[in-house]
Amino acid sequence: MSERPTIATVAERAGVSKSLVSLVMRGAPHVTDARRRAVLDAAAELGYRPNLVARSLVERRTRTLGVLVNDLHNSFYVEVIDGMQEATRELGLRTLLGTGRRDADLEAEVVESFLQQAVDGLVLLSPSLSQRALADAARQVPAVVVGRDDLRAPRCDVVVNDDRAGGALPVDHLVALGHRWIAHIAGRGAGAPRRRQGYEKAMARHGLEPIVADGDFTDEGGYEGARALLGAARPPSAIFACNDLAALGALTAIEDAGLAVPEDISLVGYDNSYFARVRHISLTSVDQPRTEIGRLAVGAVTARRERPDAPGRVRTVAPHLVERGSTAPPR
Amino acid sequence: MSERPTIATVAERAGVSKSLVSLVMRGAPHVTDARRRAVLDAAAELGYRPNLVARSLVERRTRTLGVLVNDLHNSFYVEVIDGMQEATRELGLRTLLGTGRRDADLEAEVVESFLQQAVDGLVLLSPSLSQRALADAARQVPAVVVGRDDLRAPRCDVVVNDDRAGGALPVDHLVALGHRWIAHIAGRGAGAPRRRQGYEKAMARHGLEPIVADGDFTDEGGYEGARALLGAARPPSAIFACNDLAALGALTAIEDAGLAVPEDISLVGYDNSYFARVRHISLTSVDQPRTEIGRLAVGAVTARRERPDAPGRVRTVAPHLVERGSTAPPR
DNA sequence: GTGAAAGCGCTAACAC
DNA sequence: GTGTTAGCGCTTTCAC
Repeated sequence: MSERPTIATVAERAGVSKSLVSLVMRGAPHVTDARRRAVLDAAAELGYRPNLVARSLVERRTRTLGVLVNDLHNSFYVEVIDGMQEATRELGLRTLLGTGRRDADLEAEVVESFLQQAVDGLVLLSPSLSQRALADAARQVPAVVVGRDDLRAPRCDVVVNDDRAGGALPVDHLVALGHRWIAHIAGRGAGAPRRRQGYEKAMARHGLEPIVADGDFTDEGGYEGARALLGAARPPSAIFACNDLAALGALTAIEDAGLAVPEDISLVGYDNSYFARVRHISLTSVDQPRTEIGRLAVGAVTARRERPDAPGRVRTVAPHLVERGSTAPPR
Repeated sequence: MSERPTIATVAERAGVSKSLVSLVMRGAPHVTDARRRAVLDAAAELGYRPNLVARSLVERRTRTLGVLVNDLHNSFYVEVIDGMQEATRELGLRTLLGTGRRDADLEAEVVESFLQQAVDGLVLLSPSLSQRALADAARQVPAVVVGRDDLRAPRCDVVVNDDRAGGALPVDHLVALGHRWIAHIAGRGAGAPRRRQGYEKAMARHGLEPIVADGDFTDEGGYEGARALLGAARPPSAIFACNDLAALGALTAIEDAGLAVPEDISLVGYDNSYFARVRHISLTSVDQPRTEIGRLAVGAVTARRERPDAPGRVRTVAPHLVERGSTAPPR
């Protein structure tokens, strides 16, 4: 590979000092046009490219945010990342992505790697990290946790969706359609309990009795949950699943039982994922404003740079319901 | 945030030289146990963390690979990334992820950013980059293109799936089931023409007449393609869609027409994506060995470090068919 | 406005 | 085995 030109190379070629080259490359204001041209020309001819590693070292900042994602396969996180990248782009920051397969030790390793790389901030998406590891990291660098409000540390901010409100939305929607026998397939972990609470409170508010089946965030879990519900003495006329994938599992169970959605049973998911939007599925679902979550996370990190010792702040975003073809008035 | 200790801090605390600290931190062999202990203890007490930015600068290598993904929402790429990260982990390398939304200019920007960050290698996943931009980049640093074999440059390697073979697999499978009237919904770009060629050749080999409908890589495209096929004088008994999403669109069209899969029509997708595996869909699909693709890409980059001027090499991986519930013998 | 000199935190080459 | 020295490519004082 060809040798990479340095500032010194450019300076010599242009017949100016290194510091002038440095200034010009960063678009400094008080340089005469003639010299600016000379520098720019020399740089172009040589194919000069500033070395960000050297710049980071001397500036003692990398302009980089470390982002820990536990699962890139989950498009939810990918859209949060989209929001973050929009925000970092505007701020002239870069993002460093790392994954930790929902494993606390692996995640700690990734965070450690981020710290060694001297990132300027840390964004942790629904981490499985221990409280201790989080606190350690937050002491080194501004950090924000997204999607979990049970994980707290000093000088660490939090961005969460209001899952309790989100859990109530499907109930209100279904009640408005005329349903009164509305079941919930519950999940485990990351927001699931709050979705369930929202569901239960909303049912109570409408004077209805909650029906909850066990499940999880997989299609298998949704399938089993729906089977249990459909096998009951009095099957529900509508099901609200803890997420879209579970809703898809429920859909399979419903069809296996010879029933149709939404004619026989209405179905609501959660996350408004890629799935939900596909026409074949067309699932009514609760949407969390993902890109906004991402933007808020970046905002939290950059704000903390200014005031490192500010108390940890929790930012909440509001979900909304996206109506599609899987809900209709009951028979 | 607390001040970050440096090697000098640790050296002073342990009462040794900076170079000794450096050696110990990198697990050097010839250090007395007593001194090693002293250094390690001092480092632990101070919470010392090597600064990778400084290390990269002096070593003149970052041990980092820049990976350009055009779409993180596509789980296909995410699994390729998984494969790359396994490989880089084993080699003690890190990956830097960047996205360029299938926009040539944006991609060029991302690559430029990678080069400024002085990555040791470049992996470009189905890039939309211009030939020129690719050649420029490949001159600076080892580069490999994944998923496109039409984009070539000197000193740039290629990893591709054998899409032509992949296009033949569904035909062979369907013919074995007894189908003879097998249609293809074609795509546009990135491998689609080769899949189609594979399909056409295989049909010819079996003495069958190809039936091709226009489509693309979206569910809408698949929907329209299938509608055209179903509206024909003699509708096919099996459809092979250019990818899983298009297959999903085709599924919708088939059901809209009052037909059932696989009873009335068999359906095959391509990519063996997340979708295909969901029970509700259970789609027979062509699988490209994604993690292997990722590993090969990393291998190509690291190999080229040794021999920068070796001629560009094309590595091909073989796809295979995953049979699921969407294919059956014809009526 | 421009240049010279110092130094970011680290590794490498060389003495001892 | 261990310490000393130089320097990676850049920005940042501080003179002029």
